Amino acid sequence: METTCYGVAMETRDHPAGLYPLFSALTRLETELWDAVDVRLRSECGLPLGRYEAMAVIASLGTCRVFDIGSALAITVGGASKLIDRVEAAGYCSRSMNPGDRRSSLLVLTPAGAEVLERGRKVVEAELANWFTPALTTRDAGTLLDLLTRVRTAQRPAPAPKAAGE
Amino acid sequence: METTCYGVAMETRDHPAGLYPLFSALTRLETELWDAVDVRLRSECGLPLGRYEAMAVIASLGTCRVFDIGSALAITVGGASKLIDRVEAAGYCSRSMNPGDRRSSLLVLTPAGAEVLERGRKVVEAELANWFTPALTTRDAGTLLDLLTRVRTAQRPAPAPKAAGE
DNA sequence: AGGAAGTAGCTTCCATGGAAACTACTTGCT
DNA sequence: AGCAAGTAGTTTCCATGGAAGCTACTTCCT
Repeated sequence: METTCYGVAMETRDHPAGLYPLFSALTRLETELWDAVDVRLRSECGLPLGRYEAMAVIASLGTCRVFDIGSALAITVGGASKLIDRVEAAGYCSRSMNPGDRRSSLLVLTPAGAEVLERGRKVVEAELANWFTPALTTRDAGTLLDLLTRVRTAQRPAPAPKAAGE
Repeated sequence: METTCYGVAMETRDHPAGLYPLFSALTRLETELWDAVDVRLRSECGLPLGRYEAMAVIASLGTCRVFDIGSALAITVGGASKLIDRVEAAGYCSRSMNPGDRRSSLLVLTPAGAEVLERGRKVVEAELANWFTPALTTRDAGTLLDLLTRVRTAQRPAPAPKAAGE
């Protein structure tokens, strides 16, 4: 296999170029893909992708706390709080008092939120198909998901292993 | 294969759950990995990862323009200009007049910049190894790089295909 | 009961990146 | 030559997210 990074050829057989090309490919694809989906979602539903994802979390959990949004999206609680502020300001979700724990509030999608989310889902799937379908077979997509998931799950159990070769 | 998204089980055999779980896995891994590398690079080299990447582009191209930074990192020229402002303010690169085209300037790493970049490279590789080595074989890492690259390159030729299923 | 710790989340301040307008230079057409 | 287009970069304004400090509530231990 032969790959490039910044247009410079870098072999990958063993690890002569290290893992940076992999990191770079991951980061760049994520940026480009995020931007493409975000643009379509904004133009067709008036909804930035960040808010869409927060709403998708609420929908998939039925109801949840701000903390759950942060965990699911890998952002801090502070960031999640502000994200929910924006979704709420747009009228797409509401915070209601949590009778079981008065420190937190329960998030619920409004009817308008559920409706926009459903329209958004179609747009997101269409744009993702645009990217993945021409390049990957269904089987490839499954392999990719598996590899990404393995890297994430391998890391979560070990909180902060202090680096190997140092 | 069986995967989850936000803790909710979502099958993946054909596409009952669509491509969103794949997008989500990609985005979350990128966020977590970026943050982990960024934290180590800041604490051990005083260098944010964004600036490190800009410097890596300059180093790999020998010398380049602001535009090239934007292309390589998949950010806009405006963003790249400000990024280079920060790298320059830190004393790690300099803009010199481009005799061939006075609209642009040529970016070069300063000796201090080259030195920090080299130290940073070791830190980045160590942290990436932390993430990838336990989870993936060398062969897996090659497959992952290949899949990511295929998705990116499949998209670039077609500038903006107006979405299929709409 | 009552106080120490822990947890949820909000807020302020800061860093980063996009969009678009603007400047400066270059290219191409006549 | 001389002007219209195009290109490189910078700047301004805005949106987003992290870090850390603060409040409020809950838990746990005695």
